[in-house]
Amino acid sequence: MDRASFYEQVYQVVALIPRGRVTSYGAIAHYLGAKNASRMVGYAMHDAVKAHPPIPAHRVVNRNGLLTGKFHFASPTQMQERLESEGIKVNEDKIINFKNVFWNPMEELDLEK
DNA sequence: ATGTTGACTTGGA
DNA sequence: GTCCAAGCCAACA
Repeated sequence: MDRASFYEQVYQVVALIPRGRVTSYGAIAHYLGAKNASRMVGYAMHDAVKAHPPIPAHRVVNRNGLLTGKFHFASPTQMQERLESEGIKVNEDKIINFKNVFWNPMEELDLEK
């Protein structure tokens, strides 16, 4: 992880998000050790589209479970459509049962770390 | 090298 | 419960 840039680290974690689950920028940032660099996580997603293994950026939302970055996708609706396609209910750009589908990298990946 | 920006978070009123 | 302000880190120009 040391050689990988912050962006790559973010990609790795996001790529590990199980299908049907979502996580928050802060959770990823915190997992990477920079809990206050949550902005960077979102900013890293900016390059997600050109990241080689297309990362499920639609599974990353803010702490409110709101699809803040949906507008950055190819189509604003694509993010919601994809989430629903995975079984995640979305209403008014926010995830329903966010707590329920929330995926905490620190708890799920802590063992491998 | 400095300054601006950003798909965020938290805390206080 | 909502709204405003400050913080913090990394990439980019």
